[in-house]
Amino acid sequence: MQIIYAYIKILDNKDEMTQEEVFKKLISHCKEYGFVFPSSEIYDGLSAVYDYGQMGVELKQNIKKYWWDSMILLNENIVGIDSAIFMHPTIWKASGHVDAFNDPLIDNKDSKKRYRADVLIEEQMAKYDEKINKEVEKAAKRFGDSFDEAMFRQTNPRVLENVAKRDELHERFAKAMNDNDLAELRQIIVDYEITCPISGTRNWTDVRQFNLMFSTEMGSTAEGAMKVYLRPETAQGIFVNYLNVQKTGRMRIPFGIAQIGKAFRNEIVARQFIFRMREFEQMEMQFFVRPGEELKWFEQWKETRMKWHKALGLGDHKYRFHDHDKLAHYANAATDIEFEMPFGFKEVEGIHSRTNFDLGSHEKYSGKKLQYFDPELGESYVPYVIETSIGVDRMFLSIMSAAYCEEKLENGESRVVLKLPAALAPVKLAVFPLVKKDGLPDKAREIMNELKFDFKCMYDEKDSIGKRYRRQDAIGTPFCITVDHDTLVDNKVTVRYRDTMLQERINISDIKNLINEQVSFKSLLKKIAKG
RNA sequence: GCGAAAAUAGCUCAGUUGGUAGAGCAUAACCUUGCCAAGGUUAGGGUCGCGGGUUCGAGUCCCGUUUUUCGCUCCA
Repeated sequence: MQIIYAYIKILDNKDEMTQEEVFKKLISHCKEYGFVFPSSEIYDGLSAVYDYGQMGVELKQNIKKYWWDSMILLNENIVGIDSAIFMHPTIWKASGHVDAFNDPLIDNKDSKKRYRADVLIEEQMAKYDEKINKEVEKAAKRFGDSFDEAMFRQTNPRVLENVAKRDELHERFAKAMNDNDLAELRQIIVDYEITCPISGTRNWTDVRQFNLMFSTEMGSTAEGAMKVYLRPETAQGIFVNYLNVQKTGRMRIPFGIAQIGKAFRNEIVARQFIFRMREFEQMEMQFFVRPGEELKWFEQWKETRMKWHKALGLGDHKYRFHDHDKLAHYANAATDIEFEMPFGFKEVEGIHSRTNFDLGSHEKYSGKKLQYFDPELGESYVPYVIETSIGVDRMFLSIMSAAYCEEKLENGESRVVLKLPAALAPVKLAVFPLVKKDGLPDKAREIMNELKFDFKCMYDEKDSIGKRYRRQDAIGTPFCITVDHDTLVDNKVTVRYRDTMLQERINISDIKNLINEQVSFKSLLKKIAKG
């Protein structure tokens, strides 16, 4: 490279900041430069919901394109779909989401322990039973008759009182659960003086429904309305369409279906900026394989997915696998790909061997056969599934936190620069006239008008050239092109590189190729393509 | 959900025992300059998160509430 002009050396990163400070600065930076805004900010915001701004949306779309292309372009046997967010309510029964996440919870304020309200009440009923049984059994023993007979002719007021209390409790509890009456559940706990097993106190919070799924009503009238859920994962949209895709796409096992879309979870605690949001976006691929071969494919997808992450060059040491010890109800193997965020290693992607749980369950609930006829084996079976599931927003956060850095420069200044992978950068190229006179702006516009068909470009003529470079550093633009007086004569411009701050003089006609080489997804995809 | 802290301009923050809302940076215009946050002149931008209360008077004191961060808790 022919380096021209004096350039400023980058001395080092400012490393004195704590991770917490870095995270705070990153959040401010995201807001200040139009990456991420709090949702509904002028109305004080909405908890754990965020909007992507003019820069954020570009970065996010590039992340999605990188993932999509790595699935769809590189694999003949993977195709995409886009399923609806609304799905038949029974799907969530089949998937296990309705049963697994519908508990009334209550906290004891003294022990700070959380209990299932229904379990507490059931335990109380068991205590009454215990007391009653003790007395009745004594009576039965004394008179030498059966438990039922002894119960039938009970006159002991203590027993009768307990029986009455138990029956009343039983009735109230059944009604409250049936009506889903949370206030009544709490009242029961208060009325029957149920105490916390740990603190022994009755200092209870309200009972809250812990339901992970958001619900709404479909149909306009109250009588005709059907309760539907906003999907808590995109995977089920793939499972219920698997046979449609297999048949119409002439897919043969093993094959995969990919999908990118929004999912919704009503988290009790949603925190850490865009890491855990109530509305988020997933990129999921379900890979359908022969029974018995799932663990082989599980290993393969672990490796493939890790390559995809590392190809971005954010630093291999920032990734690690975290294998699950406790497996979910549907899985027989599971691992997370974790990334070192400013608040520690956190899950970005999950790779699960989901067995035939989902398809098998949908067969049961729908009554439809979801089997695949394997021509090589000459038999039918419900395929096993390997899932790769990655959060777009978490990916976004991991890239931003790895890219954000403050550098000290030789001249005593410092700069904030987003070292985004060039292919993902929101703006690929900025074009500046060195001065805004002598026809330089016209020339710069002319160059930009040629390049805008290929890259997201930005034009800037305001303030000094150094300031304009720094502005682009702050949003992660990998290349700046400067038009000077010589350009009008020799048709050459200065290219300035974001990460090194080095400058090079090249022909206008070479700009497109130079940039294209570095910002296209091809170079990234080549790193992860097989063979 | 519990506990702690915080909230003042786009960002970072000052704001005295309670007495007319400030700075730096950023943004916009003009002049000057021209390869790494240059200088000058000027302008826009805030019912001090929101709602009550105390007071002649509240950014400041009290209560409630919302949002955010941290620690617990939770997270198939």
